[in-house]
Amino acid sequence: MRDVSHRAPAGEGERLREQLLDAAEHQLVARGSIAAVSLRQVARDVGVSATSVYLHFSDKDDLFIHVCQRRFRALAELLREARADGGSAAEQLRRCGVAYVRFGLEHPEQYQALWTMKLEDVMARIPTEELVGLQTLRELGQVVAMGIEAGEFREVDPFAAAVGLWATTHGLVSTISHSTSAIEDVDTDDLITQTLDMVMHGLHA
Amino acid sequence: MRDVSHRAPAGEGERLREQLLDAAEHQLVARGSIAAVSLRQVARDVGVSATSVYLHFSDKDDLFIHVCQRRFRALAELLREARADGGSAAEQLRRCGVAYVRFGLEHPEQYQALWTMKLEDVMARIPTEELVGLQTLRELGQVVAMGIEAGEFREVDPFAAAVGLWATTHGLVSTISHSTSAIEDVDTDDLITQTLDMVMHGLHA
DNA sequence: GGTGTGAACTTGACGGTGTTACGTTCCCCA
DNA sequence: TGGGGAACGTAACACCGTCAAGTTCACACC
Repeated sequence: MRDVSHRAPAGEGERLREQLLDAAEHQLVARGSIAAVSLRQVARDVGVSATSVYLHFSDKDDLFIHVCQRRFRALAELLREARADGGSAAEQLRRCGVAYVRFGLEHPEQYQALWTMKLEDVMARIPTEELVGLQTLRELGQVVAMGIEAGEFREVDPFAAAVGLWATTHGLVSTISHSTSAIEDVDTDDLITQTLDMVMHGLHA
Repeated sequence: MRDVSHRAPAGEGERLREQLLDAAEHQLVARGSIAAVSLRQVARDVGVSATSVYLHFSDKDDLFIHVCQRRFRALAELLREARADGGSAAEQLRRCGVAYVRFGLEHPEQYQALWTMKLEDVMARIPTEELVGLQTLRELGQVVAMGIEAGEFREVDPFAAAVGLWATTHGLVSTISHSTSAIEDVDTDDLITQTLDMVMHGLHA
């Protein structure tokens, strides 16, 4: 709730912007999807009229895209750490994979929300260099290329392999956080480990 | 459009039900997501009042769940064929994977629509034995188990491996149909082939 | 110290939405 | 020749996202 008797002085509209992002994220987590939360409720939570949202965001989608983007900035840092710890290309990839899946599972609503929007809509509002997914893709491609150069990996298209790895980790996040009731008798950590094993060493004997 | 002057005689309400499913699917494909299509528009397309939808479906979600389910019945058949063609467990898995991904990419709206709903909501309306995803999972698990018994695969938890395979193929569908603009310089078929290669033989040299 | 500018926020309305309670038509069987 | 019941319609409710046009008021400047 905000103090209605005093409006923010000029230049401090940023504060409302942050409050809206907070309230919107809170509602998103509580209700589970963007469709299930209304702009009006978010504004009500902050103690402001619904139309005030439009002073800071161009529309409802814009608000929630920035909610997710704010969360996803932490992921970029996690992935950088996962790589920085060094070791072989395989070790780096595995740590990145685990970090990515963990992050997705820790913030399922934000993760799913971004993935249910069209990428072009997201790209229209977030500068390309801040899109974590695309960063990830490029960096993964580099690690794979390193691994190939080092003779560690088979000679595959590094970028395609990166996309494949991304698809696998994304698939894990999506499947686990969507189908819990269908796979409740398999341990999540085991599933992640085994799937990454499969990707790295293959299912074959 | 339907003939307004004559309503369907008793016992032929099924016809309207099919028309509603047709119109709803058409709108879903046209607009890209369930949220973007309104019940009222679907009813308008068929030439019927909005409330008539409730004679055949319990609510909006119910309508679209059945739209997707109707499509997905074909997938069950495709997967059965993919297995029936025989060969090694690896060959069966690969054919299933390709069929699954192909199907998802051929019906992206229906595929995404089902994956954006909560599984428990879907399970509440569709009998478990008709849920293609769960069928797939069980059958994949069997194939993996066969492969292990035959000494073809490493000794892993068959069900967990099946979930991992499912996650991978789902990740491919999701990533490709969602992020086309980000990966437009990698051929889709190559991506599928290479990712399935990765899962079967591993990225390692 | 008055004043005008512009940032911050509100009011009220428009055209939509999903859903419900209730009313109507009219086929078909007894 | 009724009457029951399936197949639909009407009207309304409480919301929704969004826009045009206000209103308030901190603060820089004369």
